[in-house]
Amino acid sequence: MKYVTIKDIANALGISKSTVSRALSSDTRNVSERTIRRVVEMAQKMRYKKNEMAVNLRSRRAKTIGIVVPEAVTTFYLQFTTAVQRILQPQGYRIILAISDEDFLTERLNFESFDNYRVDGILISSCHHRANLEFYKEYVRRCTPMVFFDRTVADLECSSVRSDDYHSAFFLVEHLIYQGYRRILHLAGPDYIRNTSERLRAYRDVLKKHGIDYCPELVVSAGIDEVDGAEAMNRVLDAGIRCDAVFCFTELQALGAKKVLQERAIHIPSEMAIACMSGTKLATLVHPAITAVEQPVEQMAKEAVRLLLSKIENPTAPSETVVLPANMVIRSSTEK
Amino acid sequence: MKYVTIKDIANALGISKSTVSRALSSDTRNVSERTIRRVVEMAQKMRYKKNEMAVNLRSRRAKTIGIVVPEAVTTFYLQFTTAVQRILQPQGYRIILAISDEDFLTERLNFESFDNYRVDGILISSCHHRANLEFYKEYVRRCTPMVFFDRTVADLECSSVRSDDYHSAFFLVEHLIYQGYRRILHLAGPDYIRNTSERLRAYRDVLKKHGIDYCPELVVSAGIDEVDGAEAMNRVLDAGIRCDAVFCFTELQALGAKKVLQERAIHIPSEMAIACMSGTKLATLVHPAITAVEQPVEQMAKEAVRLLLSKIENPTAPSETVVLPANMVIRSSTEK
DNA sequence: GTGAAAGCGCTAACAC
DNA sequence: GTGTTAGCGCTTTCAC
Repeated sequence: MKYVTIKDIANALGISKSTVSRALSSDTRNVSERTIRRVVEMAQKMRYKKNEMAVNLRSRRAKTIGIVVPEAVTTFYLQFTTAVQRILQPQGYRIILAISDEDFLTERLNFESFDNYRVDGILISSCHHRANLEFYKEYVRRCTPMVFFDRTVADLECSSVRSDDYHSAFFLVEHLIYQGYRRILHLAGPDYIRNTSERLRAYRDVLKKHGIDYCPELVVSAGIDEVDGAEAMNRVLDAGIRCDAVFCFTELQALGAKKVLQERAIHIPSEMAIACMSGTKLATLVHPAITAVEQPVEQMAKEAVRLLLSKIENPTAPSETVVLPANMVIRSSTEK
Repeated sequence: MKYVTIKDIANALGISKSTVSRALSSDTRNVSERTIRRVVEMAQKMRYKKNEMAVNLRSRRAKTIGIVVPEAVTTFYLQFTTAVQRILQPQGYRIILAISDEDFLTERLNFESFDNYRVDGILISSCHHRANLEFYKEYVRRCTPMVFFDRTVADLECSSVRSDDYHSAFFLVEHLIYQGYRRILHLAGPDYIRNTSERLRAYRDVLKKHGIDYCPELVVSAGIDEVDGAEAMNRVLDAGIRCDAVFCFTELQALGAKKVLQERAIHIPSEMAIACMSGTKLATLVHPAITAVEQPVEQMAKEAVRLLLSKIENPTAPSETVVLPANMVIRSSTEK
């Protein structure tokens, strides 16, 4: 487990450390061809591996990007991470991942840990749109290269990428209306996520546009995952609240709702339609009649990386906010 | 973006670096209470953050664990990663994640990158059970602390954790038989994954046990994800091969198969039953009649961490192979 | 073309 | 209790 160092190579060859170092970075102008060959061969023979910790310390760059994600229930953030890695790996960056588990204290610790590690930059999707606001402001002030994605934070002067929640939601709800549904239940997300309010706003605006009265009892706070969605759906049905379509905040909610409807022998999509905002392509796999709007994961990753790299290059550059149109593809649908 | 160092603190206080260092690690026996207080206060005031790169170089421990996973399509590996993080984070470890995308060259690069980083240990789920065999043997010989999980590798003297594919598959296929199904189609996994053969072996043994003839046409290689499963299912049906149940290698395959059956108006579970090995809980959400055996993710993570930590502590300790029973829970089922 | 020396930020002997 | 020194493994001036 003892690793070979350039010093070992230097000793073996009877030359100096610096020459070895130069040879290994193939600094052709300052080292003779012959020396380079000898060094490289010896390095191979001795199974030398450059210690990146040392390189990083010296260059004061970790060549590492930290990604902070709020949850690991859906594949959305994994897909995002994969996409980021595909772009950044060829450029020599490593990815550190931290999962906050929807807990803003964990999120804060994760973030601090990354900073202590002197990562070059941080991509973060926040688990709460306000809780760590002051905390982040401090980092923004100190020009830590960071970019928020997906779950962004309001009132923060920082680069961010998100998809256009408002228009996506608008599109989706309107689609239900065009199909003939009128009493649309909205399983809303938690208050602490910013996207929740955007989608709710769209929901209300669609109703207004089509002259449908807004019924408060048709908007219920329904958490984020499958169990939450199922519970909410049951609650609504038990309360005898009448509705003919469901617009869900997440696809997991949609799954939960679907399960409940099936258990209660309510047919989708004839008696009830389900539509949801989809982080991944999961939702429509689940039931062909669930209408969904997809998140543009790949593009989001691409933009986030672009913004981050520009911040890394110039930490004091002005921030930029990118709002991506969601993929307005009705993956599958059935008329009422 | 210039970080404060202990030297800065030392200068500000007119004391030496070492005292600062000692004070910050609250070495009460060698520093006076007063000094500690002064140092800590100053550190806070100056917003000092310990540079972990430097600490790591000095201690020659990165306090980092690398995780190499083959894919990011399902949530299984994310769940695993989350579980590992939950255990290791409190112990001061960071997690680096690398996704191989089912490519053994990428996998190799990822692995090497981790080694260059001098991570303390590596958890790996291999994308191919043979391709990198010699490569890994080299690392095993050099006593690099590593543990294989889920997709383990044969003929390698290295600690590993996997679930009991054979018995899980046996259980699942037998369950179908007890329900009255006889012509069971097996959507098999790719040859390059070791688990594939284990499950196929179980499949054949179950048939033998129940005196059912083995029909080669009922075993088709069906890749790994949803599209693969759908294609295979279509191929089988188009070929007019008769079957009354499907035993899938992955839940994504099951999703694909289910979709095809639905499109062709074949009713599940009356005309056809689907059973699959499930990495996550996704499958049964998809259709209540899909029978699944769950992977014990949490336990797998726990065991993998245990084995890895023991290797880190004593790299020359003998290897250990842990085979976990899968959760033999029929999450939901319907009689034929 | 090569070597000697300094230093990235930190800790741990070893003095006093 | 505190300071001095050396060194983790590497790169990069600066001499020659």
